[in-house]
Amino acid sequence: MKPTQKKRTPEAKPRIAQTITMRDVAREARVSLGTVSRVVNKHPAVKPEIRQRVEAAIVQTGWQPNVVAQSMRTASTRMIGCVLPDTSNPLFVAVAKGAEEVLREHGYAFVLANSNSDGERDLELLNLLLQRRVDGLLFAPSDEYDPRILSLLERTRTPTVLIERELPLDCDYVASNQCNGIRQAVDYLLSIGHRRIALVTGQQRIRPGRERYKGFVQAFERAGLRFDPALVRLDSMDASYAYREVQRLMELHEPPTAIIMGGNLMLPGALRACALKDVRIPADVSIVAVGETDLAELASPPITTVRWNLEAMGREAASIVMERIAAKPSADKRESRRIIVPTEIVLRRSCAPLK
Amino acid sequence: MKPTQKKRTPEAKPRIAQTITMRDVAREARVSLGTVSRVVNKHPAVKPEIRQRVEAAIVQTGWQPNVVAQSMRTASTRMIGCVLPDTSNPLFVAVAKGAEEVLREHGYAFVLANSNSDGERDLELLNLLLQRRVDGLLFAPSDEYDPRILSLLERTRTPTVLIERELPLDCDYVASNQCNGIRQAVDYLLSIGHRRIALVTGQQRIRPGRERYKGFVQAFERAGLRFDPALVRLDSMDASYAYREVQRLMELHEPPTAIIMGGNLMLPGALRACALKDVRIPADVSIVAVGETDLAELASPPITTVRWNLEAMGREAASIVMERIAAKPSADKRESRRIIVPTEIVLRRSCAPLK
DNA sequence: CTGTTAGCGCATTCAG
DNA sequence: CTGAATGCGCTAACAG
Repeated sequence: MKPTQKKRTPEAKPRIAQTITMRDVAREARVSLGTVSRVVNKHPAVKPEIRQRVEAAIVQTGWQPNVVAQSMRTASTRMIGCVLPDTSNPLFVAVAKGAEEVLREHGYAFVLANSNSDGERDLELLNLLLQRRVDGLLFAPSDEYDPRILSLLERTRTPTVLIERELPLDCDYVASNQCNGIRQAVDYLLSIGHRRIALVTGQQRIRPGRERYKGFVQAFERAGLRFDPALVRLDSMDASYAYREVQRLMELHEPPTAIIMGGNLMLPGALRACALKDVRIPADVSIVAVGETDLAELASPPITTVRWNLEAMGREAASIVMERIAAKPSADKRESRRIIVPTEIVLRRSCAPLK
Repeated sequence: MKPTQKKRTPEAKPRIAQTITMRDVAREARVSLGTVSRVVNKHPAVKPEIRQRVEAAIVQTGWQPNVVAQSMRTASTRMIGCVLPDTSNPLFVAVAKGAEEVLREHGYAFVLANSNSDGERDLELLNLLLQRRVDGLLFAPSDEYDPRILSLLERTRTPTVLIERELPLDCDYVASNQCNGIRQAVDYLLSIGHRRIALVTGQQRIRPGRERYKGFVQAFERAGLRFDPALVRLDSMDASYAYREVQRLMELHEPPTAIIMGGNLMLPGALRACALKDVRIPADVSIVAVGETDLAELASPPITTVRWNLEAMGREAASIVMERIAAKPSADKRESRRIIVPTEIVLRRSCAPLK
């Protein structure tokens, strides 16, 4: 060992960009580290004079709290992770926006991740967020029956709120009442004389698909009528699926007189299909779309839709996570919150009474 | 003091949910902490046998790295912050999606915040993200001339890439070529005989507004023609502004024969205005919209638009941040990257030759 | 090749 | 009311 050298060689590292820590503030204010901490955390037991000195020193040094270090100490990152199947779907966009809004109000950061409807990615992203020690999770799994997701969610102590999903386990969720939405749509179509009503929606492994089909079945049941199973298409909520199935439906020997598009991305596909096949709306077929959009409002003719408050869903979901985090120390066994937001039908000119 | 008690009272805290640390793994594998770290960080100098033992112990204990602690040590959070004026605007949504995609590929988390076009919030959010020690920023300031933002950006050592913005300082950015987009639109309209062309766009304090107006002016200049300043409206890019100004334009003694809507949210407003005033498109007025949407494609008639690749912008922006972070140790003085993505015009039936 | 050690920046006892 | 000391979980020297 060279006695002329200290352990470190501080002169090797240029002193540039040395981060300012509370220790610097303490030195500047001629107090101890603990006192600075107390001032920062608004602990009441600090002499006003000292408090002022510290505050001045903070301004003087330009110190900013290091949230990473705080997280390390407090085991709270004040971050909420959010995993969605499609972060460009206006539906989830609105939910995310609502959620981000309330999280920010609470001083929480919003970490957004896109699973692209890939169950593997769901798992991967969840783990990534958990490793980052997010304090809570907003999550819309791509597959409600993936056992790995289920067991992960069951084991984790991180409060989680599902978005438009419902799992076979006890977990908070916020979802829209799609069952009722479709029922409203069918009721309306029945009321204006339609009987051959088609439903195009998808993915029975996630809640919206199931609820939509359920609503469809219920509406007919309650009306004491039977629907034609050949008019029900339950494989996807993509625009391309809508495009294809609307064409196929209209090519049937006995085509439907009305079609419900059960998915907010489907209307463009449906309209394209009608345009291609020279199907007039509502003369040849009545259309109801699920999910309000500019397109629905401004298409020719304007399209009747089922709508609900998306941002409210996001805000609600975020509020629940905040609540769970706040309640963490006390009760753990409170039962899960299940929020169902109502839907309404917006009547426009895309539906005509059956002649 | 009760000598029977140790300092801590571990039996008071139930041992539930004790977090598993590398120390636990080390104990399980009968190696030291450092060795576990080496295995985790894929340091080559570890005997295969020991490596296996550690890996087994990791699985055994169910250990997950604590990214917070890693960040604390390495001063890197592997998070990128993103502040946008409107996280529900499809334009920014697509950019954010593209960005998130490449960030995830690099193992970075994406923290999204919405300023709601509020300059104060911009500042606040930037500080929040910086306190969280994000490694980089994607940012679309609401006001390019806010001196506080400028000085903050100038002082910070956090790599920042602007989205659709250009500041009076040296900073990377990714933007679309709106100037060219509008020029293409005007050129096209001129080529089919229009002379009274209106431009409705906004916010000259941000790049898109300025570039659009610039393109408009340039197109006329290059054609050796003059435009009527009364047909230029530069106050906002809102749908409601479009709604109002289209009406006002069409009420002029000499209304425009063509209108360019310079803002991707404006088309709905414009269409509503035309519907209200019984203005037929393109018989009474030709319309060009900036920004591709379902509505533009499926409106009656379909609307001619200027479009560009939004997700590519996001990917590009994220790539630049990644690059900057990687290059951090070496050069610091490399000049700023300015990426301009090209636009193209999509001709549809909303424009008719002037009779 | 492996073990030991020293902090990263902060919140929080515990003494004074 | 304030200061000193401790450790959150991890990485990166350094010593063996």
